[in-house]
Amino acid sequence: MNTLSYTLLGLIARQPLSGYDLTRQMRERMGLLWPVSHSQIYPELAQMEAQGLITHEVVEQQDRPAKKVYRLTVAGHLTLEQWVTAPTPPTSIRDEFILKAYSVWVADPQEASARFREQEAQHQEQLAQHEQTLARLQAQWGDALERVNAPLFGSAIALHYGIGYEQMYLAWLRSVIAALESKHMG
Amino acid sequence: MNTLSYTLLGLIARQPLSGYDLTRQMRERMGLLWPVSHSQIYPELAQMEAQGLITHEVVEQQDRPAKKVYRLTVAGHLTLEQWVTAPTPPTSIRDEFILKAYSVWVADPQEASARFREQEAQHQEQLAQHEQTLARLQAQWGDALERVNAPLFGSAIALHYGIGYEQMYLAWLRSVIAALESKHMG
DNA sequence: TAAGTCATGTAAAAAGTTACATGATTCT
DNA sequence: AGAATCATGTAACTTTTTACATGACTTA
Repeated sequence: MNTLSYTLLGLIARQPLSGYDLTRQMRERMGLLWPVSHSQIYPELAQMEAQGLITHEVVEQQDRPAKKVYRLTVAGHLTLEQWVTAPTPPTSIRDEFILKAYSVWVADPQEASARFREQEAQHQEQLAQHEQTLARLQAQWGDALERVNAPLFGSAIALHYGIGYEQMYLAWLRSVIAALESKHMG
Repeated sequence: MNTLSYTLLGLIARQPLSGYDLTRQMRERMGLLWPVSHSQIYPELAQMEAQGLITHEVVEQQDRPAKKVYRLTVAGHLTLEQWVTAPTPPTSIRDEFILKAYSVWVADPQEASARFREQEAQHQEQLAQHEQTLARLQAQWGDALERVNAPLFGSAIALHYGIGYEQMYLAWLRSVIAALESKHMG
């Protein structure tokens, strides 16, 4: 059992999904959180099924190829629950750009600040997207987002994290840009 | 060339270091940013030397075992500079705890909030440590931290990021704790 | 003398990325 | 007819983690 398999359990717990659906959801919803490609997903699903955490049923479709739809077993649900309520060791940041920032002193400040501005644009874009997604959820569900036992609660708090993260990142980028640009001018 | 090798270049650029020194610095300074173990460092150094980015000199010591001290070549310095000033693609968050938060709805809210409080303690601790490190640097170096061409500038902005990150994380944890605890009571 | 730090490596396994591969169906 | 989407896999490679391995010297 690794983090990927728990993530897949978490998605399947919300609704039965095929490998293809999971690939799409991992890209669209979890892309920023835990990116994976389908080549990792299919073998993982086979292994999880062998462990009795999920089962699949082949669903024929008239207009598309047949698909394997996975759902959780009782053991799968318990495993997910245990993972969620188990202590989590400290995580590392592993952000290549922060690593570059640590060595930014070797570079020309003007070139560096151009890269910071690039990042600013990326994070601004990401922030706007998160805010839009949250607004959409709030418009559609309102107070239902606060029901701690509903999947939407998880979606909402993850989105809140994403928004806080992007805001923090932007504030930091801007403070560094100010420092870089005041210095190479003065 | 991978992220690890650039990180090592970034450390050696500040001062000549042995594999052991690098292991220690990676653990102590970069531990939160880019964790690695010595088993990854030694082969990487050999490869970087074969590529002409670094050279080593064996330094005998009277009281300890001899060590190989690495320093950058001109090519190594250029490579580092190019990496720093190259565009950085968007990074993912890859934080297991946020992944758990996404599935927190399957868990008992009280158990969940206990885990959130655990994280709160961890991040509080980390924040305090960063703040202390920054205060120490500021006390010792003052305005020198703003010289964009000095290594300390890199250290300072990385620390500022760390502090902003931990503050953001704490604020988020507390908001979720409030939601979890108001709900399972009301 | 035993534990701890300094010092440097190799081996094996797990996780993640990129490329290869196939085939049905739909839309333009 | 060709491109795009749906659907599922395998293979090769890189990166990361964990375990194995050795030896000098220091401190309690």
